[in-house]
Amino acid sequence: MKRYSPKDIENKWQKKWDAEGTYTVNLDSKKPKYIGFGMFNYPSGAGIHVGHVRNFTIPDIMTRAKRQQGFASYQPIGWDSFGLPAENYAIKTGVSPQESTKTAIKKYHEQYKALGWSVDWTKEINTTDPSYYKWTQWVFTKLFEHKLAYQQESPQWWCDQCKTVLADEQVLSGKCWRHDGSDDPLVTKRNLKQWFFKITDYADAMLDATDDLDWTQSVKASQQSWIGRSIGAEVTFTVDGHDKDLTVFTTRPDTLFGATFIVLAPEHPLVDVVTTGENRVDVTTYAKAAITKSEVQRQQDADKEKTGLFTGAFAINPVNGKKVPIWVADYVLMGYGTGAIMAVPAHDVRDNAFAKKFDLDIVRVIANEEADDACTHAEGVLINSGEYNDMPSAKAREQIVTDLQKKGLAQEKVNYKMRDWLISRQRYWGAPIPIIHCESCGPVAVPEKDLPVELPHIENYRPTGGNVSVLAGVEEWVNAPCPKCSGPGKRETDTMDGYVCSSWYFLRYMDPTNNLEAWGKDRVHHWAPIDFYNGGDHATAHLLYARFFMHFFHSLGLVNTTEPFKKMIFNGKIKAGDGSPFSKSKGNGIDPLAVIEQGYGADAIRLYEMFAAPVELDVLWDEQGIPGAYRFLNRVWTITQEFLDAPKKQSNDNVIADIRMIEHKAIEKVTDDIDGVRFNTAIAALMEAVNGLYKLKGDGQLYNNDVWQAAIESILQLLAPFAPHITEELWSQLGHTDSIHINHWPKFNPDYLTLDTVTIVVQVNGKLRAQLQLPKDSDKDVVLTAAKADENVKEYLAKGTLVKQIYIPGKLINLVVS
RNA sequence: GGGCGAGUGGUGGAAUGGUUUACACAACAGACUUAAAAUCUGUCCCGCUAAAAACGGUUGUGGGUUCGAGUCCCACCUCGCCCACCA
Repeated sequence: MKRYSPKDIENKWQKKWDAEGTYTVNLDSKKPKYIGFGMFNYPSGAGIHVGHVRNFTIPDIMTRAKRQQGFASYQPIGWDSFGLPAENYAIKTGVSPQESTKTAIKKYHEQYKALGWSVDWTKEINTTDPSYYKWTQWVFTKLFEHKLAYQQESPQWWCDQCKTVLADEQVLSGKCWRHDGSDDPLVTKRNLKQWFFKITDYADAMLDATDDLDWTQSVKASQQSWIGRSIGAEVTFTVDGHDKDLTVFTTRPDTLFGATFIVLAPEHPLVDVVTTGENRVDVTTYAKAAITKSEVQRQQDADKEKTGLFTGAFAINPVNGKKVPIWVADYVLMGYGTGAIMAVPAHDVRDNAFAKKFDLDIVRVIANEEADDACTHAEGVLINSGEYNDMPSAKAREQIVTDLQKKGLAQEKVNYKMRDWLISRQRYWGAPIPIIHCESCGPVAVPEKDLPVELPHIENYRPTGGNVSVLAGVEEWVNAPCPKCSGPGKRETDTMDGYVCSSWYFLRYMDPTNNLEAWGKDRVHHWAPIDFYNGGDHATAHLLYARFFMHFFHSLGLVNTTEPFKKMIFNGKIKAGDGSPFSKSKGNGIDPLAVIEQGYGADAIRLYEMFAAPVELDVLWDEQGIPGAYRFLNRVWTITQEFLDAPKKQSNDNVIADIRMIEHKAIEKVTDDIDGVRFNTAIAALMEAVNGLYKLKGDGQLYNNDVWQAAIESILQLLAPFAPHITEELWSQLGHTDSIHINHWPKFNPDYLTLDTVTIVVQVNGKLRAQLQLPKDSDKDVVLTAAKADENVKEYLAKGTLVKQIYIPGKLINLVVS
């Protein structure tokens, strides 16, 4: 009897699949399509660790199951290979990013193939390939053409270690997302002219669509909180003694009568205008200090004491004509709303803290039971609000705005936390922004026929540290004629944020070798949206950007769906045994190749990681887990070998029924569980089935006949998405010459699950007192009589009078005694 | 502070409102073996019991709905994640 030895079979089948194109999909296939994959991977020098194995095995199982079920199933592969690690490596070693990226990808090829992922290698893409970024640049020019790419000079986050600006989303708690350690400095602000994508144009559309997405709930919640829609109103106050209006944004216009002061952000243009003589020096100093502190630092210590100063000026509250003082404070942000607020200390915690510190009036306008100087957001009935008294707050909110609107003093307004997407980066290793600045025409997009704007090869990658990328020093590249007037022009020397490349790649997967267009419409109409997508973190920015692009492409008629990812799963992480995350910097990542090398094989790693916990939960790496999975595979191997060696003989009817029951229970459960991405219980069901067959084997009932063969083959087919190598090997040993992985999925027959007798649970007052074996369609009366005849049940019935009998057919009886 | 989610054996985890603890890991015992590994079989929530059956208890805590609650409702405690001076 052959022994299970992964080393002997895994590599053999990987080569065969490659040679035969087992996982190569025909993009024009007439079969129903299915496309799924994990989030784009960045090929770092370190390669993948066992945590990544989970991220990519999950979509592998989904696409494998569909391929077996007769779909044209496509698991694409590609590399998100622009970015700082390769550039920094180049600075350190002089090896070009082009070179080191190639080397890194080679290592990834080895690892991916060793894990048996069913990716279509013939359609591999790479964002740093000019034939790819040509189309990234084309996307930019489309946005530019539709005024959704624009330049603006404004203060931007600058990471002194990356030597580039960062998008808002790449700043976490005041630090760069790549440099957020405790030793790393806070990001600073630099005033630069930068390129933005106007993602805010789609804020509403994306938010509205979020609710209906079939995505992990927490990921959807992140999308919603990032977009951050607030519905409210802008209300205009006038500055006392000036001819100036002062507009504030509020979500609670119903509390307008409680507005006892106004707060301006330090950057607010009116600060300079309204501040009175004796306050001017102090206010200007405060405002200057606050502005240099930067928004992030101001937000960072949210718990700190509020600071601020009185400007000496007053504003007139439009609802009651009352004069309220105007203050300056850094807790109000210029970047949100109007940069000015009406402070309602009775009903807003921040305003409350401020009022208490500076001894300002607190006027309650919503009735409640709290202490006088307490603060609550609660809705209620208005008080101290003139003609609006006794009105419910929700109604007053509308009424007050309507009334003020008639006088031109208010209007409904929606605000978003999301800002436009800053895409300029002052670095070398990115896709160049395809713009030529012309003195007479301004910024002009490079026409499609001249794309790609290729990155020039350079000698020294070290960033200048100034405000421009090293590309600015490559004169022969920078100087280019204006595409419009042919006059002298200069190329834009900033490159694009890597997220631009990774926010449309899924469309390129659908038409990866097209030289004429980014994608053919027909191809994308057929293959979009992505049926299954998963990632190991919330990736809120990536998902927002990808959705924005898709909405945009849809508005141009370039795609036929607005949402890129139909089903999106957030999978938990694999963590080290002590609960710390696996990380490249700590060097505690376990290389899956090492585990394979130990002799356990790729199938065991895959199976263990899928079995350990539900996909959305974190898993602590358990050294014992792999041997456990290996043990199960070994049992599958053994029973197949023993079947092949068993005497040829038909089984008796009872055994046939048992085998079919085991087989079809598994078919039903595993098919359903894979569909619902419940891999741990699917694997448990397979273990149960194999245990069941082992029991029959132990009873001397294993024979080589068609019923046994059918059961074993069904189990192999169900196991194939999880453990592709061993199942392919055993499939061939069973005499098949085709691959188990294409068009082989067992058919479920519910008839085999029906039993002649059923177990009826008998409860008395909800407690289990007996179990009865009865013919499956027994009458209610027969069941009840049998139940009451049971000795144990009788005893409990005797303790009182029977008042009620609950009967769930085929399942349970509950006799209620009182 | 806000939002989302989760608390079940020694451990990872199962469980359409209907037998709590499937499946596995670890542990223990037995078989095979000169021995070990591997493999196979069995035991494995707590209490009562010499042991078993029976019985009683048990899904973070306290209440509620129900014939019946891990599951639904309310309050509280703990943990995790995300957001956070966004008006």
